[in-house]
Amino acid sequence: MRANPVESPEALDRLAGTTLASEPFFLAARVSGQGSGAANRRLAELGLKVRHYSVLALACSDVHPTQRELSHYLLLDPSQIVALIDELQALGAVQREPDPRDRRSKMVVATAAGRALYRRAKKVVDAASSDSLSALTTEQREDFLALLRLAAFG
Amino acid sequence: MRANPVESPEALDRLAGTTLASEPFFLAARVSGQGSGAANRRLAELGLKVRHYSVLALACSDVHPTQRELSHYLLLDPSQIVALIDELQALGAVQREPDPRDRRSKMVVATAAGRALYRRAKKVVDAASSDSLSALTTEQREDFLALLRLAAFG
DNA sequence: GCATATCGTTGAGATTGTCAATGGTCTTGG
DNA sequence: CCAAGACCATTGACAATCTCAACGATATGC
Repeated sequence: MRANPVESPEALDRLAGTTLASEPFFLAARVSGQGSGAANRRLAELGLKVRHYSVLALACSDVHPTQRELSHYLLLDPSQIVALIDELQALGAVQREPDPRDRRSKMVVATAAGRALYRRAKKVVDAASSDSLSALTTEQREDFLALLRLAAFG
Repeated sequence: MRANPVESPEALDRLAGTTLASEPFFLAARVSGQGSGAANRRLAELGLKVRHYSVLALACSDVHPTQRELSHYLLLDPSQIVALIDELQALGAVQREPDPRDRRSKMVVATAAGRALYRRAKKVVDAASSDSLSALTTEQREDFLALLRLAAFG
């Protein structure tokens, strides 16, 4: 998630053949870092970061996630979810609603404004992912997504 | 990179079908987070983190990377590379050597002790990656690696 | 009912990320 | 050759993020 110093290609060529380049966790970190870096830069104009975007996306879904579920899903500490939701709530994008099944937990749901914001944000995020993956063909992207899903869950 | 709260599966099942689960950057972040989390936990017994491991791996290669190259490759700020190498140097694992081509930059090379440490570290990291990817067949892992490489560079 | 576990929240402390400034070195144009 | 500008490692300051312990409120199992 750096400021993108134009990524000098010489260094990459020299290093891309090392054994480290065969470690999935390292490659995943690079993909993730570049991807969310690009997404963050574009989301800045909406006053969001990928963290907010992720929460907003789930709040817009029909599953009405609990804060604890967001924590597990996004691999973030519950206290960070609190702060994130406070911010999104201050933007009028989401609300906390009581969970009918458990009065300890709160469901996070998007407001109409939140859903509108999400639609705009999704466009810039999709654009960012798209040119993060410009080296892959359409078919490769589908394979990649399927394998990522398998690796991410499962 | 959390403490691994046993990842309650119910939440994942409910949320894995949302549109967010189709965003490559999000999936990559999850894979990366889980993978380096697991690796970090195992590397702790060697007094290392994945950051150190990554630097050490490159220092053990035959490319003799420059600190600036490490910075580009690992997506870390140059100042963080300084700290990382200070620590590895304090462990006697790496050395800074003058770059014959450019006296401004310094090459980072592993010592014999550093290479021995790397071999031990690589075992635990490989074990961690292996069970991070336990949901993939051997063939799928190869495809996944190839696609990751393409996405990470390219 | 009681003991124990979970949920959201708060707060503190450590780690990491980001950025500006500096001295030393390279490179380029004149 | 020289001067201007760029690049490298380093330092230091600050912001963002992570990690953890504690708390009141609620749930669950005995």
